Amino acid sequence: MLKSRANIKDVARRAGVHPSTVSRVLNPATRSMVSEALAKKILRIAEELGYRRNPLASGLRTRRTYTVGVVIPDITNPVFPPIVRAVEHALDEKGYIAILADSGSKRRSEKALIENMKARQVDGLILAAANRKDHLVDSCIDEGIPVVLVNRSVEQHSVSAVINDDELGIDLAFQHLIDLGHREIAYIGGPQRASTGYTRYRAFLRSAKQAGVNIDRELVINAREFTESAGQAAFQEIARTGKNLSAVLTANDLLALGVFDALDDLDMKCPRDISVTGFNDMPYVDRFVPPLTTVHISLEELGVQAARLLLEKIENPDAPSKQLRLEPRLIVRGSTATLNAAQAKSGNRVA
Amino acid sequence: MLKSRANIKDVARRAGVHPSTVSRVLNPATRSMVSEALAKKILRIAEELGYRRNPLASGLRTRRTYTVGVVIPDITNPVFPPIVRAVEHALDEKGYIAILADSGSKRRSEKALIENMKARQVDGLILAAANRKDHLVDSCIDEGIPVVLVNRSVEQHSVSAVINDDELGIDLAFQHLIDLGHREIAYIGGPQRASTGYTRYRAFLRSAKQAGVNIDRELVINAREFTESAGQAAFQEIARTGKNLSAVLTANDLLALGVFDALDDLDMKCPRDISVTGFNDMPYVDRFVPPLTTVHISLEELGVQAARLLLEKIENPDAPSKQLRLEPRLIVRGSTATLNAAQAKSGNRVA
DNA sequence: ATGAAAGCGCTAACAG
DNA sequence: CTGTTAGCGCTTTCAT
Repeated sequence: MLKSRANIKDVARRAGVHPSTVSRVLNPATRSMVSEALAKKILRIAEELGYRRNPLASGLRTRRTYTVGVVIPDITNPVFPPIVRAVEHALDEKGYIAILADSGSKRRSEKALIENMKARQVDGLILAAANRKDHLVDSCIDEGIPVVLVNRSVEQHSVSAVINDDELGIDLAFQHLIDLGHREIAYIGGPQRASTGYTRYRAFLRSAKQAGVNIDRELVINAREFTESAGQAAFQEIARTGKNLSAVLTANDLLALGVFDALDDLDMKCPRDISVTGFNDMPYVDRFVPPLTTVHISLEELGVQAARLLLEKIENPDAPSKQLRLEPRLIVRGSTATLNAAQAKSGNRVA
Repeated sequence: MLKSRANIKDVARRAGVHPSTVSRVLNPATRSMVSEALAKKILRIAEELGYRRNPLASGLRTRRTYTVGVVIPDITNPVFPPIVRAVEHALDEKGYIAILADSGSKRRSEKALIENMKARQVDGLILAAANRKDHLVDSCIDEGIPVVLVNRSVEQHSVSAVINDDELGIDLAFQHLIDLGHREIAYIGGPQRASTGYTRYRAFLRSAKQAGVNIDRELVINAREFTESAGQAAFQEIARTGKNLSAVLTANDLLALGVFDALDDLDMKCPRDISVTGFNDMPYVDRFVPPLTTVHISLEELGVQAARLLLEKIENPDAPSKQLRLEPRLIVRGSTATLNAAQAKSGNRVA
């Protein structure tokens, strides 16, 4: 095995100059300090020797590693890959690289993960798994390390984030159900510790109130997780009440999928017996049986903007934090239908 | 903003010892060199000061960064997230962290990505995007950097890899179609530059031969990419031949999805008019219309084993490379059905 | 068992 | 414009 790689000293020796001169040439910001002829020569030699800068060494010196940590709750949830990809590409364009960590939704390991990333001197963090009150986020802010939240935000206002207009999203879905004639509407939300879970829940209540629709509180459940099985369990619980309902609005596509499962178990058909809406428009929900009516958000945009905000923050740590709120839109597919005569007349008990 | 973090010198000063002593204590391998009492004291002080080792600095010295590069073609392809997650968790257990890069299937950037990772002194590489002949892989091997391939392998035999038994997988799918009575079977494969594309194609031909089934070569197409749109285009091309067929075996679930799309366009129904099989059993294919009959492979196992192999290789670079071949199994769902009378009698021209 | 000294590869302040 | 010097934080001989 040959000597691993040419370093700055090798280049300097070969060019008959001091290492620092080479360093200056190799760094675009300081290149102009060196005479053009010499710079060219050094560049050529560096090229010949296959020189690559060692970011560990330069990072040790400059405290800039061109590395950012990306923490997501579960890469296996189809919402996240497009976000991750967009983040990564945006970072790549600026010479940054992403350390990815899937926290597995476990709080404990998340702390360790972030610690690890900080130890590795990441220049900033993109967090997709933040809680509404999050001391992990707080501690990052306190330490002055640039942080951007995606998808979820925190209550504390001074942290950069790019999120969706959840109120609007829920309202769109709700109005759609109303327009189809539904009045007995159930809601399955997500964990209240997440801003998304909380905001969507509040938004649902508000939409109902504004529309003058009375919501039976027994038909409103906030699941503990944004997962299919949690959605399934929630709908089963709703079914057990024996109450009438003709539609269920969910705060997340996976929850909606869970409702599909529960409907299957109960031998009910969507949308014939129950209309269902989701949230996120995650990949492939258009292919499900039935195709899911849902609130579309631009996952790519979420990722791109998060990366952009973070890079800004890294360049200029003292600039004020920014919150971006992306506008969602409703995508109507096959899982919602007009309230039919049978449902309206006889009531539609789910038990 | 306070001084960022205690370093070894701070701990040493506080403990009234030399930094090297602290270093010895903090490193499990050298801890025994220090008297137990002193070690305990130093540990306590380190704890108090919130000391974290700076992996950049130690990596610079030891040439071990506890970082591995993971390159995948497209994180947005549902096959990869479970692999990535498994890799990442397995690495995490041993204190390693993953740098993730999505090569976007673009060869050019892939080279740059790997260069970047090498420059960052990764301890090893997990590659899911290798070509059958891959000078990128070759060059890594030449440089002596530990590499493990997942899912795809290369022709050169001396590189560690964990892949699937593609021959078996294809044969399972083929036999299934035969058992259902199909004889006019089309094949849509993947790019031949990928080992998966190549092996599955050869396997299809072999299975047909062994079964004594004559395959019309016009019904055999290898798509340029493992994508939905490539699958759609391929089936359209097959349809244009006007030949009879009752089933299509695809080398990948996304290709199968594309066939679904094409069937839609042609107003044909799966499985009524055409049976379709996929490969990979990627997440959610059980929910499609119709649920896809496909060859299941354990994505998690692929990831776990790849990480294990890489770690082994990092610990012991001179150990011989290992190839692991995981056994797939067939999952029969709704996209395949027995050849029906109508198809058998009249022929089933797709045009 | 502990300390001293050197150096991983790079950059930045200071000279000249 | 270029060279000198020092040091980022850590580990690892080599002494003692």
